[in-house]
Amino acid sequence: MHRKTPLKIIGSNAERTRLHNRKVVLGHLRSHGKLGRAELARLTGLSTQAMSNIIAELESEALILAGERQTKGRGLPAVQYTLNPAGAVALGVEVRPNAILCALVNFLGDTLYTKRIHIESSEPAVVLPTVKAACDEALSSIGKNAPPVLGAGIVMPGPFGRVGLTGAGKAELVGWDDKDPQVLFEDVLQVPVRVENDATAAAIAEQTTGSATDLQSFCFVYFGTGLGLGVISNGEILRGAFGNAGELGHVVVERGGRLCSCGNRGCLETYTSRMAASEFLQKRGKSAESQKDLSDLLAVNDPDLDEWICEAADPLAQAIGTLENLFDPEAVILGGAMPPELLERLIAQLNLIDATVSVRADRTLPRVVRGASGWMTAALGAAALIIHDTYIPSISKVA
Amino acid sequence: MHRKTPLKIIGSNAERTRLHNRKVVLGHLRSHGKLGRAELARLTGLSTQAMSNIIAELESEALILAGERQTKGRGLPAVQYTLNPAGAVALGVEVRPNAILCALVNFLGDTLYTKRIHIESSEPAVVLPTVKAACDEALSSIGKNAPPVLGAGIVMPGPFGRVGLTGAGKAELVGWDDKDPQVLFEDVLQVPVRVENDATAAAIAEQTTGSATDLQSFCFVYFGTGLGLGVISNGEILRGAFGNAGELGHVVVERGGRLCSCGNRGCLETYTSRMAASEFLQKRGKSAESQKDLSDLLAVNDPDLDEWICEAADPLAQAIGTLENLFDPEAVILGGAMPPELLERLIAQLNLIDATVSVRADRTLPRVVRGASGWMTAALGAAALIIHDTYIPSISKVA
DNA sequence: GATTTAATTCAATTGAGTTGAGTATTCAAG
DNA sequence: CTTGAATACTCAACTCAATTGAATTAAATC
Repeated sequence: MHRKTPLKIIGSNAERTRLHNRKVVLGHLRSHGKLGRAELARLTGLSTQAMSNIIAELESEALILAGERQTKGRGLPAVQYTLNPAGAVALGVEVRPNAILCALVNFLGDTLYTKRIHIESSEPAVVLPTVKAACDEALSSIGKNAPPVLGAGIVMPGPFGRVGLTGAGKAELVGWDDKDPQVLFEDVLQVPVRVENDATAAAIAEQTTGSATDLQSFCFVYFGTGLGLGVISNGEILRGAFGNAGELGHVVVERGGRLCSCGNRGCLETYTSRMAASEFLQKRGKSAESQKDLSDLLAVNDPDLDEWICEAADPLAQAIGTLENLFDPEAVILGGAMPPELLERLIAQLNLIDATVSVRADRTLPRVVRGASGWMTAALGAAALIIHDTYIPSISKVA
Repeated sequence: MHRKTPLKIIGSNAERTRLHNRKVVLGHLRSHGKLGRAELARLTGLSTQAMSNIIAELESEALILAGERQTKGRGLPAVQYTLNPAGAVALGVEVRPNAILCALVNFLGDTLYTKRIHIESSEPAVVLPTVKAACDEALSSIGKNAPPVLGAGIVMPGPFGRVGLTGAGKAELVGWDDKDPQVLFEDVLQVPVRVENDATAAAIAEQTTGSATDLQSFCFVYFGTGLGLGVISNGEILRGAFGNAGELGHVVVERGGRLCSCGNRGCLETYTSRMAASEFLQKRGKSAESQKDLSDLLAVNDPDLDEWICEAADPLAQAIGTLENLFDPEAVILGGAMPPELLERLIAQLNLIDATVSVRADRTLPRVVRGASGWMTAALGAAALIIHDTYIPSISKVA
């Protein structure tokens, strides 16, 4: 993740062109659902003959399925192709200080399997074999003749590298400082591995299977231990120079405000996060450590929780305004390890700033929507990342 | 600019591969200065034979120049190739409500010509012919056998489209609402045209010729009429869904703070911007409408200006913290239509937040640096955009 | 039923990169 | 000073994945 090495800009050749075009086709099939060869050719700017060849190859690998011919006006009806859900699978793993969450998804990003495993230590020597075993179990759960495994996405708590922002503390893992997790996991799992932070993974999940399916640009506000942000801008993941972009929790919303564990004052996280909620409720003598606790309080319309929501909404609304002005997204999505109903209430309570570039006359989407939530969000997102990679070429986009 | 149409993801073929590879080669030559064929082949992952062909083509078009053979240990010394400064030129135009600024740069982005033209009206009917005439004059200024014109970059005040944020008011142009400037300018100028906002253009200029030459990710804070932000992340321009990303001026830094023309309270722009400075000084009975005025006050160490700088530094520092946490850039650059010395003083005065992901043990660059400044910044940046486009493929990057 | 429209395939061609052999030039070792 | 290793580069043949143009199939329209 630490991108010390300047990114390599490489040339293309026939082989890379072929891989690129495969991804382009899969990407279009994903976003359109079903398409015929001729239409795909038009969309991609390739010849129908080239498309025929690409389709034939993808079909022979069972990544896509031929459907019915579909009549659309005159001419020979086009054979409709769709992605084959069972064409491939991807693993997703979230590594936390005290648990490993493992997920398996199909080629569409749909969940096939999930599991939570408690760990006593978060050192590599413990984590790596545990993850390996979990992945093996996940794969064996879908039977003998399993489809190809595209890879494994790993979510680890950021920020990556030694930065001034280690106060967040709790979430840190021990013994990973000088290691490159990508290499370690690839070694153990023997499949391509990608490491990302939780918020980014969740954002990708949202784009693959959630409410951002047809969004090219959005911000995903992720409620984890702290508060993260995943940004997709014009289809590209925003990572920053060192993979630490999106540290929304420590954006200052109130100068000289509440003291944060990072040493600073007024961080958004101290107002709007799971931690903030449980601290608030603790002062009222209520425990809200787990997501379940929050759900329960919510179910009984707990007045203290309601009060917290009201208090948390304002700083969040301000931060959302900042996101809108800085990223100009199509929408801001709220999700993560929070009960969905709580997110809904929080959204309902938002008093959004009406002077941002996102206040447009031609808006169709709401400015803030609720996304996927729950404990597995990040792990499923990690798997979605792998799926995403097979759809999204690192390529030529044109207006 | 308004990207209503979902971006098209297209396939590749031999022709596009060739164009891509040309750009890749030019890009490497730009960032390394001089390189031999073999080394270029290694950098790009192409065969030396392919590289020879590409180099031959670029040389025949006079975009690159063969230099001396350079000895590096054993073996045949490699012929070193460099970009030919005189190989091509690009136009840059900034359209303001009352003036048009026109610039011409060479293939390296160096300034060849600049001119400021006053206009009475900012309607298309006035602007377009004026721009055309200005460009013609710029081109004729460099003599008869001019190198090929790569295109024209146009900077127009944002935000684009009808958004809630029109309070900024002043800077708006009239009569452009329902028009597509890109098409209009292309029609008149008969060269490829790109339209961007001032901050983004300035950021690109910084990367092409300024202090960000070897940065892949940075934020450029642009002092224009208001306060803009250009973001380059891993070599890509961040535009947002509708081309309005980077509206830094209206990020709220103080809840319930000063009333802004946008109707909101506490916008950064009301504290830290040219407008804010001149309002502050006006209250002290001093005029600081122009950049010259500010320079003069600065020269005499005006205590009121110093006071403003102190007052402006805090909100800016907070905003920079936000940028660091959200974008994780290698550095934040301050530039634009402000006297360079004033920017220096402002930077010196910054009390940066020390809990952001940008506080790294291994930092080499300062967190905030001064970039290009002056009135022509945006126009030169617009031209740099065109140069940039010939170097940066919309392509395959790999770690 | 004849004609137009559109999807698709077949066969030949093309464009750009790759491969492998061979040449030139420099450094280093004997 | 000769010889051999290392490196840059070229030549010629080849390969891959695209394009082009003609032919085929099936539906909609006249």
